[in-house]
Amino acid sequence: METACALCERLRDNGYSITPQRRTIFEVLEGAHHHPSAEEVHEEVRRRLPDVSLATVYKTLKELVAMGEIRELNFHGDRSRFDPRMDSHSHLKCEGCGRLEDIDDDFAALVPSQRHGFRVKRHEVVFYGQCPDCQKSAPASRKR
Amino acid sequence: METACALCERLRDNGYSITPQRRTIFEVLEGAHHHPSAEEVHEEVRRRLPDVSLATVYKTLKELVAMGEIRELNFHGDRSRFDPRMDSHSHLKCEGCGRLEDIDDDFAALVPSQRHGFRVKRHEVVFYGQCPDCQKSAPASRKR
DNA sequence: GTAGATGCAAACTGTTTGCAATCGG
DNA sequence: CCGATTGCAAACAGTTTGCATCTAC
Repeated sequence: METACALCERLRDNGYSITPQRRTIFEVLEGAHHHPSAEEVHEEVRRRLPDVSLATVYKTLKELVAMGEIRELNFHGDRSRFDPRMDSHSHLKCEGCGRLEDIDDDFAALVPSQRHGFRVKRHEVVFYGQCPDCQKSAPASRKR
Repeated sequence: METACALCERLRDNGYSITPQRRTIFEVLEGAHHHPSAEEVHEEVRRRLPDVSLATVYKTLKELVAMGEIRELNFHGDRSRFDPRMDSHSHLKCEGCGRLEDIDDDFAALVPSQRHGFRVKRHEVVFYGQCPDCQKSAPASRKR
């Protein structure tokens, strides 16, 4: 039995074929609330379908980004993380442990559509700080 | 004759020694309005002092970031760029050619000092779009 | 059957590091 | 003079690519 999978539908519409690898990657992404890196996606995918290669994960993530189905986030030296939420929202990033959380604030209202001659298409707001756990424990950083 | 160099003073204050390499790197940074990457800093430094190594540039940039004298910016897949402006401001990034411009807007007013239990310390706002040149020319991207 | 997808390993890019030689204070 | 700084080359991490094999349709 094949679970419904929004991303599968989209892929099919765009003429891509649906392989077990892709299906699994999509399922992992759709259930991901923690902005996983490519490697984290890979690990989780392998837990369900052990022989998927990291290269396939990278290729698939790139396709999805190109199709506008997920976003790639690059905050300060981190590896890329992938975000299945496409609506306008902001991020809180812990400088201690690297945790990245969504916040629903949408600052679209302040976005100029034109600025310095630029045609502005989208914006990104990131708040950097310390998450609750990192405030409690040592003030130094822990993980990177 | 040795030009005055704000960053040199700071370094000296912090007990670092002032070498010709560092002095040149600082001068390049202080005159940089285009958010150069490490490699771009290196090129410009070499134009003035030909034997400086890229490793030295990286080490020096890292020191400055650690000392809080410059900022490191990481936007979407780009290599790191370095910004000598430390006051609160935002950025406009052209998705065509990669050009990165400052905008003076300071959205500090909307920054919550506390959110989801996070202690928020700073924020970053980036607007993505097309610069005037890229609007005129082909709609496709050019440089990355 | 065939175009497209996969997996592997090798290549690449940006960045960091170990270490011997060198230099600033 | 001595510890800090440099340059080199090698190491690294994350990501991408070439290509032979395999698979969805």
